Amino acid sequence: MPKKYHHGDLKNALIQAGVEILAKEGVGGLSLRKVAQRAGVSHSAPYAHFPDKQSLIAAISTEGFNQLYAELEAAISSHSKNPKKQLIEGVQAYVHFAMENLDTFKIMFSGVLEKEKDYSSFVDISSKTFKLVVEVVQACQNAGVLPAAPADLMAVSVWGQVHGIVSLALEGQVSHTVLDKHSIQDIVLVSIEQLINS
Amino acid sequence: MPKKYHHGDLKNALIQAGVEILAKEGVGGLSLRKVAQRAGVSHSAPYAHFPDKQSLIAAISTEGFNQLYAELEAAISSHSKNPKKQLIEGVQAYVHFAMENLDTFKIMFSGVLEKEKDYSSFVDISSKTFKLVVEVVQACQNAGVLPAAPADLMAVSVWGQVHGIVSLALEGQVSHTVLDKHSIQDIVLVSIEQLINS
DNA sequence: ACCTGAACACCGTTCAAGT
DNA sequence: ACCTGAACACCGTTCAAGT
Repeated sequence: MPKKYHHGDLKNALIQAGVEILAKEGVGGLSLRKVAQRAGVSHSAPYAHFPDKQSLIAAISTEGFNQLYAELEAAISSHSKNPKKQLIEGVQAYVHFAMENLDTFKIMFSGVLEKEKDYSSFVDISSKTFKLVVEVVQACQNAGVLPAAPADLMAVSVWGQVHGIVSLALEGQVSHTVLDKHSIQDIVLVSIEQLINS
Repeated sequence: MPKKYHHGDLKNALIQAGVEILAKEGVGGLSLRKVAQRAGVSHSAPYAHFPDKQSLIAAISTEGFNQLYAELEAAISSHSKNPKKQLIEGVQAYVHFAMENLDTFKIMFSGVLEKEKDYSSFVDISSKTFKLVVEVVQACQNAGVLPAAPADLMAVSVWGQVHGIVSLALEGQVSHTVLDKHSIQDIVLVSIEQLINS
């Protein structure tokens, strides 16, 4: 790992430091001053690269979406001839990302970022991700795996299904009567298959 | 509205003040010191009633769940002979609550509360709410409206579906190609009907 | 162009003291 | 029992100054 800031790429070093603090101390422990310290600069140095804390959070979220997109892409392109498998593997990848990057996932989706539309690269990657979901849904519809509704609406439905269960689980809102018997992965898959069998 | 703190029920006055600040300034604007000021007491007075900020947040979330439960209950008991209508009206009530109490909803579900299991009244009302969902799901299953799977699993599926779409919409993650044509209410209903027709 | 250090307003939390 | 005010460590942000 070549970390050569000091006189190098401080902007990315700050993002990386943020991700690490997030993983180690959670959303509540993320402060600009700690990020600066971890990157080895003074507490006001970040302001040369980000206008405020929200912008750093936007950059971290954008980074998270880039990674999520890459993992979804990888899962999907491994099964290009089998739409149903693409859907299932994509869902697995989504759940896996959420569980492996818990606090990054939280910061991406939990309303900490307040004016997301102001950050164009965030908007870009998040709508690119949405389009990826639409593509898989469309392929599934063409293969008769998902019902024939408008693909974007169906994409919201599928993504919402997965995202909702994952979110409720992370919030501790899924009853232990369910969690004792099934993993989150299983619960999500069972639910998705309900959308498929129709 | 009889507000008679000063020498009265400060604990509830603080919760109420918190809800108001949440509605007015959002999650980011909620501070203990502002809550105290709005309730007309010194900044350290809250510590006589809540051990820390997390506890106040837990109390506000609990209050939110109580209200959500009441509204779900009302929607459901209006149609006690028609399970499908109970489901649909319950879903509407959930979406309505989220949109009318945006920041309370966020605080209830967005990971701001960190050790939710430590707050027994929060756990009580949230599991009571889950049981309500299970009941409606079970009634639907008995009426052949929802497929015959374990009711608690099915409840997670249904709740997750609704919660996920609402969450994505509040996060600005639902594509404008969808939102231009449909209200959130409609999107959720279309998705739920997909679970019903199977 | 990029970074530092002092400064300011704000925050959560503690604690001795007041009633 | 409940509340106040001073104090402490921490935070986001600004700005004059350094290289």
